[in-house]
Amino acid sequence: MDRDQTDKDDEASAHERPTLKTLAFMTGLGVTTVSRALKDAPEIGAETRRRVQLVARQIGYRPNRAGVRLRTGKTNVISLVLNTEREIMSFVSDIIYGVSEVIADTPYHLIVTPYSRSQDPLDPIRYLVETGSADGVIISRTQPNDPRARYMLERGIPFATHGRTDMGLIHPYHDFDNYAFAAEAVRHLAGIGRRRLALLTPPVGLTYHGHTVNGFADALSEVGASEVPFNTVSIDHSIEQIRMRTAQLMRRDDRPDGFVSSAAAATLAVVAGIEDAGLKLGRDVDVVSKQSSDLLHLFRRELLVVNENFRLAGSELARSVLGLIGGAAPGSLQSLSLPGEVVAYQG
Amino acid sequence: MDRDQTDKDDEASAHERPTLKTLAFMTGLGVTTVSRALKDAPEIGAETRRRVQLVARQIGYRPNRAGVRLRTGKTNVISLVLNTEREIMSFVSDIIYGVSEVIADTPYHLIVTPYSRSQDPLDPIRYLVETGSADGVIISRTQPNDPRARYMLERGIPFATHGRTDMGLIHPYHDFDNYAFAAEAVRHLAGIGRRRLALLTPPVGLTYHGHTVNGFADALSEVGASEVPFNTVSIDHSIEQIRMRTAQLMRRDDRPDGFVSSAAAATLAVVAGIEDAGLKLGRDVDVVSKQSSDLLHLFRRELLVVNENFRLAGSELARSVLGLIGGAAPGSLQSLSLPGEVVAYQG
DNA sequence: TCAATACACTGAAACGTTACAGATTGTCAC
DNA sequence: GTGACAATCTGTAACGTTTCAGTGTATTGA
Repeated sequence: MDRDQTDKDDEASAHERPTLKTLAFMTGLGVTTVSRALKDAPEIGAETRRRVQLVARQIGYRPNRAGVRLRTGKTNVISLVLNTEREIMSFVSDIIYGVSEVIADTPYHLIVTPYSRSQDPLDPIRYLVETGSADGVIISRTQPNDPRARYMLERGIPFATHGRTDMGLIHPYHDFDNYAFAAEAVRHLAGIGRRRLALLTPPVGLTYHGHTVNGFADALSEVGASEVPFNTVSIDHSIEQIRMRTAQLMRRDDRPDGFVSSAAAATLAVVAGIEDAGLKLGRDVDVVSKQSSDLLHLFRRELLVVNENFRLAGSELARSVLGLIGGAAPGSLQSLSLPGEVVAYQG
Repeated sequence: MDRDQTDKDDEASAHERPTLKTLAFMTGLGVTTVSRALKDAPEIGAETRRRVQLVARQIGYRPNRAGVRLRTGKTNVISLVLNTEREIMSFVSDIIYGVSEVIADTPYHLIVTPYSRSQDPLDPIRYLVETGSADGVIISRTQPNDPRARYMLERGIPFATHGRTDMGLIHPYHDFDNYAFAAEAVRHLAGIGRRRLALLTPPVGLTYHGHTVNGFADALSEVGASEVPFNTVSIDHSIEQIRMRTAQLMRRDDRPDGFVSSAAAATLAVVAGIEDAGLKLGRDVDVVSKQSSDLLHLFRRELLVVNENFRLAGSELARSVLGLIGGAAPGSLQSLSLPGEVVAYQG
């Protein structure tokens, strides 16, 4: 009959949020038992377990995140680390939704951790790790020798990268096969008679820059076409810069008759540059571009596109991180997404 | 000399994360004193305060979020609630960055709380409130009579809305003046001789639908132009649907000679529809469109654009929520962003 | 000299959870 | 009847923080 002691907060007052104590009081059990019953521990009787879970469901019990986090260190948080200046727009939106889809029926929350141009990309990672703010991290703009991946690997922080590294270390990743993309693009252009091709590359330094460049180069020699160097800009540059450089290039005698572009927004600039030079898409030059949403064909129907699904990337990355947290082998959490066909406009 | 008791974890072991206890041990003070010294409580001596803060800075002390949250209920989290299907892409990206900018040097984290088409928009809000997962909430797709705003207002949860409500209740918001946008668009079109105008509206049911429609209507009578109804689609519809409906409209005898469009992506579809009907932009019809990044002029230089800055919206919304949490009056946290001029392409 | 008072600091308790080390049964073999 | 053992359940402590109710000292006023 020691009830009078603890009743103070459980019995009275309209509707506080229920805790284990509330459940313990309602079921007549101890908090420990309740805690265990809720997580299906083996030393709890079958009927007790059911009873506790029933009551918990009825009154809408939700474990207090701060309590769990303080006691166990588990945050139930996945952090998506993004560059606030250079990230592709549709990428941000789609990857967030992709991640959300996967964590929707888990206890995980998604926090967005931004960093800006001026900062060391390692800064936000250090912050997350030092403050223990997340159980898992997703990073993009991955480099062949990526200090962030190395850092987290050293400290055993679960993470997944969008894009591969090349450090001889195994970690989860999701990547789009940009080698295949660039190669397919070149083959397609060669197939329609283009022989002098230029490549608007991904940002120099990122892993997929190398992949793209290699796919482009290998396919060039395969089909016997030649490259017109276009190294003054990458898709990271401003629309204006890309446009200006493209126009410059297209006014030369040795101008390309085909382009491969690694991003949709950059392609808009390339086309503008082409037209600035008085040339016509589809007649004087063809352009194959990646895109993540179906907009380029509205822009110019002569464009040739290859689709990259960022929402899928988000889902895969989230699945990987959760898998890793769950104890799966990092090597089993790597995925590569193959590009579809180069597709022309179909009215 | 009771040191030996507590030394166990503080003195030994390489580098655990420092806590108040660590600081207390290092300074020779009690945890209470340290806690207070760090938050500039008045009952702490000036020198002690400085000493504690110095040591804290030196060893990189960071308050444990779970500890604070458990004890005080303060989460230091702002939640951005987004619809995973209908939200405009650039909106998601820009608003996140806008919010990030503002909370960058505060202890706040940004969590993204998604909800999908099938769900009641109130669901995620209920979840946040019931689980006490955030100190402040930002919502978009605001309705004149918004159940989410009402719900949070009733419970005293700090929030800000992107877009206004119309319930006679005061709460923080940031809005773009869509009345002014639509009116300006109409005036501009009238100024270049367009007399029969169609409006591609925001989603029906959202507050800014009404604003836009009213601005459009009022300016029409002001300039003596007439409306060609175009109510079968809104910017929420698919690209294909908008395109098809636009083409349909433009093949009629009483087709409009001017369009006002409330979103850039939808404008691409409108233009495609116009061209499907064999008409030419700038000659047969002019289109004024909102955009949030400078892409439409690359698309068709004949387009007339008005810029809406979502990053600014994000910043303003974050500022409002933080202000409200800080105790400012809700009425002082409302802002309206005026549209700039209608701008034509300048090569 | 004494009380009152301001000042600077402190220990214990509490937030909700889980891990640890029992405690209380009942069953069974012998 | 006893000891061993499994099956269930329980209280206490701890995670890191802030709040409450003090505890000592100086300082002041009379």
